[in-house]
Amino acid sequence: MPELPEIETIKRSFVNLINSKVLRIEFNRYDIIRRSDFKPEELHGKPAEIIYRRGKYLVFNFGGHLNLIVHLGMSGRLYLMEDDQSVIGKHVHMIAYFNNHKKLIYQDARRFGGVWLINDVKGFFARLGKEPLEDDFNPQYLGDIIRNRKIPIKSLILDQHLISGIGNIYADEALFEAGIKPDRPAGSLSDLEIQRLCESIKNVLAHSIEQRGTTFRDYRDGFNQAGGFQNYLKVYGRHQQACVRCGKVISREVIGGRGSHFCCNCQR
DNA sequence: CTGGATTCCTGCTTGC
DNA sequence: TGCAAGCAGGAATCCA
Repeated sequence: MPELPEIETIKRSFVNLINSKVLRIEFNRYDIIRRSDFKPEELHGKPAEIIYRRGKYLVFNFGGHLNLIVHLGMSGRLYLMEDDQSVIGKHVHMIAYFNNHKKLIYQDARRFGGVWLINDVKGFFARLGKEPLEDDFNPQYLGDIIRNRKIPIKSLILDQHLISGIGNIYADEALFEAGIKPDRPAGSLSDLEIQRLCESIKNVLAHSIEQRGTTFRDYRDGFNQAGGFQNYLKVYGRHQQACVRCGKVISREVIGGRGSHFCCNCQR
C-alpha cells in the first residue's frame, strides 16, 4: 500500500534521473493509461526536468505541459533497472528507456494504480486535499474539516479530498499515537485531541520517510528495495498481538470499510 | 451535501 | 494435498 512516505521515498530514489531524456516509452497494456492529453510518443527525446510528489501521486514533468503522473494503487511498483537487465517479473505494464542506460519499470499486479498523461497538472490536482507535512496542515485546518462531521475520524483522515497521502497503515498508526479510537465520530474530538492527532500524523509520516517507507507486502522503492518502517509499526497488522505500550491485545475491526487496528486500552 | 455500499483486480490465506 | 472461497485495499461511483 504505497502511501505518502512510500511515494516520497520513490521520488528521492529518482534524483539521478533528473535531466535524463526518454529514448522511448512502451506500454504492454494501454488500459493502465487513465487519461492521455497527448500521445506517449511525444515524450520521446524529452528530459525529466522535474520529479515531485503530490499526495500519493508521483509527477514527472518533461518540460512545458508534458507531465507523466503515476499512482501506484495498492500493489504498484515503480523502479529503475539498468537497461541491459532483462529479468523482469509479471505485470510489467510500462517501460520508459532513458539515455542514462536506465529503464523505468511500472509494475502492478492488481492494477488499482494507473498512469495519466496530463497537460494541466494544476487542474488535475484541483480537488486534492492539503499536504499533511506542510505548515498549512495544522490543528486549525484539521478542526475546520472535522467540525460537525459524523463519520469515523479514521474515514475522515483517509479522505484524499481533505488530506492527501494518508492510507490505511498511517491512519491506524497516527490514531494510535494520538490515543484516539478510529471509530470515534470526527466531530466528537476535543481541541486537545485534534492537536495531538495533527502532530501524530506529521510524526508518523516523517518517521516512516526516514525509514524509507513500509514494506508490508508489495511496496518497493525506486531501486526495487524494501523499506524499513514495518519494524516500527505499533498497531497495523499486529492484531491479536500485545500492545507495545500497555501489553493488552490489539483489536482489529472493519471501520469505514477498512481493516482497522487499535488498542482498546490506549485509544479512547 | 453527507455517509455508506459497491466496484475494480490478483495473489495470498484459509478451510474443508 | 488440492482446490475453491474469502479477503485485502485506493478511489471513483452510485444510492438513499
